[in-house]
Amino acid sequence: MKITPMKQSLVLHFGEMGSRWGLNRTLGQMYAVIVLTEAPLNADQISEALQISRSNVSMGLKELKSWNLIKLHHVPGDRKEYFSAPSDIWEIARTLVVERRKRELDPTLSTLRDALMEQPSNESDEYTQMRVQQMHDLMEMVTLWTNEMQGMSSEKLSALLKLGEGISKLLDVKDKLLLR
Amino acid sequence: MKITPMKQSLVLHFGEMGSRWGLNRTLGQMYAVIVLTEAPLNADQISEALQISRSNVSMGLKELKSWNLIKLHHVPGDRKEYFSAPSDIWEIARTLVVERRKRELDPTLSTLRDALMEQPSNESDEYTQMRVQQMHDLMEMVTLWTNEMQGMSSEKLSALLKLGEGISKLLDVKDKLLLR
DNA sequence: TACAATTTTCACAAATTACTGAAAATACAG
DNA sequence: CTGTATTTTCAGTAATTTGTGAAAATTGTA
Repeated sequence: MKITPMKQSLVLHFGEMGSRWGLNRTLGQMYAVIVLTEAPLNADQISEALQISRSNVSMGLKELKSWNLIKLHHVPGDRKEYFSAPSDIWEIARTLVVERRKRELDPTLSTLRDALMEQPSNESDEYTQMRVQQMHDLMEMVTLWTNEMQGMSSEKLSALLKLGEGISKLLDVKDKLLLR
Repeated sequence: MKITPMKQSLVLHFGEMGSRWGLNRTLGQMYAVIVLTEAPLNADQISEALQISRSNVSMGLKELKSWNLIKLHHVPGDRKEYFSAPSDIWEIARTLVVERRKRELDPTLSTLRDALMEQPSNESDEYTQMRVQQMHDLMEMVTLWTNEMQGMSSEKLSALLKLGEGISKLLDVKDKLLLR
């Protein structure tokens, strides 16, 4: 499968960014080509488009599956598997946020909780625990938010983000206007 | 500088997480020990606490500076430089969000804009551009939000996060009640 | 300015992570 | 069940990233 120059340059960029996004170069490229292509692709097509080995594609797909980022298709009369990305970009964003939270926050939250259970043996540990508590509380709030995000429709999510600076004003008047 | 077992295990954990957070192991460990210690530390203390070379500490500090994550102190009569983290955990969070955005979103936003300027040469590129537009719009909204975050006090930020599920309700009544 | 303390840089080494081809496993049509 | 298409696994290698010590640069004091 050949790829247009426009797609090519986007794919290269997403490859470079991939590593900054907790994925890696190949994964970034793979997801880019899948997201930017309308028709579902099979592993051989991806392998050819990105000039990487078939086995590398297989491993990459496995990881994209673990991120819940791809949909699986079957074409009648064809034994190959085809992959596509959700057509709703908000769904992709939601998934990304949740999966990153799982990987970046959840394990830490658990470690922080463990540290809070311990008995501080001296003053220095008391300070440490205080900071741990602060981090814990903050991360827990973020977790609540990402959970909230999961339940929101794309429309609502979009409306929320569009608020932009409005969110600050909205917060100011919140107490006056609602929620008892 | 020796380190208590509690701090030790936290430092090790943050080291492991560091790589998932766009930093790396050493940077994660370094920042952990700085955040969890009340008194500002000098490079030698960090080097000893983490059992890493002095030069590695120097490079790590350089990077933490580029993230705006540390404050610099001077102790009278001592030529060494001392480092600490902001005492307000929300300030740390704000900084992290903004710096990650700079690294993870800004370059992509610019690439997406470039792609949107191009003339699609065929149907496939038209689809690609449509997706690029969606991604661009989403990322731009996120950027607006992170900017908004920068201007918010820690109290306000905390209130916003505490909203949790309330945010959804708040959005529902917003249209009815205010902000024309 | 000279000197010692401290920090930074950088070439190389060590460690980690990613990629490949070959072989094994799986899926499925006849 | 057999044979073939397809996918997955995995050991070895390649590429990348990270860490070190020695040397250079910088800082501040006398």
